[in-house]
Amino acid sequence: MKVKHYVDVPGCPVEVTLDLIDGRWKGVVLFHLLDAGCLRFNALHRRLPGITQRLLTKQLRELEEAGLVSRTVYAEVPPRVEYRVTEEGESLRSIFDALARWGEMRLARHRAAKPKPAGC
Amino acid sequence: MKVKHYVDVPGCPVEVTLDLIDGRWKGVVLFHLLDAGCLRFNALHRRLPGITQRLLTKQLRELEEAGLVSRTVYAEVPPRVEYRVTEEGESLRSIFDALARWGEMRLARHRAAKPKPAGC
DNA sequence: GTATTAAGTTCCCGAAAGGGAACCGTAATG
DNA sequence: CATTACGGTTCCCTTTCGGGAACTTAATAC
Repeated sequence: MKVKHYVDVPGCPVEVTLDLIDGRWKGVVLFHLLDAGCLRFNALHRRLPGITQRLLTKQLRELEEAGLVSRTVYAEVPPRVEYRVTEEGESLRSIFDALARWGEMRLARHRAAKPKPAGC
Repeated sequence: MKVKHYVDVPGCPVEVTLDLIDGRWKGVVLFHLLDAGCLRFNALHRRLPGITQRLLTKQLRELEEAGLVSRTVYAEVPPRVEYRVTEEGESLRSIFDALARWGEMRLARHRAAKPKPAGC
């Protein structure tokens, strides 16, 4: 989600899709939301070892802006914010399944001099 | 293809796959190689308006290192170098098809205040 | 002897992404 | 009064990505 420099090079449909899930984290965030259905900020954070709050916020905002994730704030204290995939985000599920299957095959294929494939 | 910082966070299979095709160009390069079967450097270059030689070289080397693309050099002058997808790269075809289909659906859905979806 | 060609490489730069650490506001809890 | 909890924000820094332009190499054609 960037529309970066290619304002004049709108790009093929493949680019359109990849743009939405590229970067270090967006794919994984979506994967977890698809998996869990609905997650609060810290619950998601716990599933993503290594990401900082700053980045997680950023990714979620971008996914929200792209229309793939919805953000619901409950006026409580302490705050409660729930994230879930939108209908359009849900439509990515089969793609993520395909990506995951392919990744598993690749890990299996290259199971030599590779670290262990830890949980997601 | 980076193995970046996550030497100790091997990542889920989704990450494995996305890592191989992320960035501004890798996806498109693979797309064209899958489309054409075999392309010489400059032929590929012509299909990618905007990329510089430097970057195209870089992307191809990374794809080659990842085992998705093969590079055949013919000892001629002027040089001839042919790129084609490997068997493993070929196995990504269905994923690219899925990405393209989803991207088209998205473009169709968001056909408002959007530039025209030009050819890839 | 000059130009051309294919497939790069080198250098150098600016922009963007990624990341660490501290800080914030409110309410309940001890 | 201090602490905890949640969901962030701010500041600042480093790394990576993307890109422009010039240079290279060796054979062949003019």
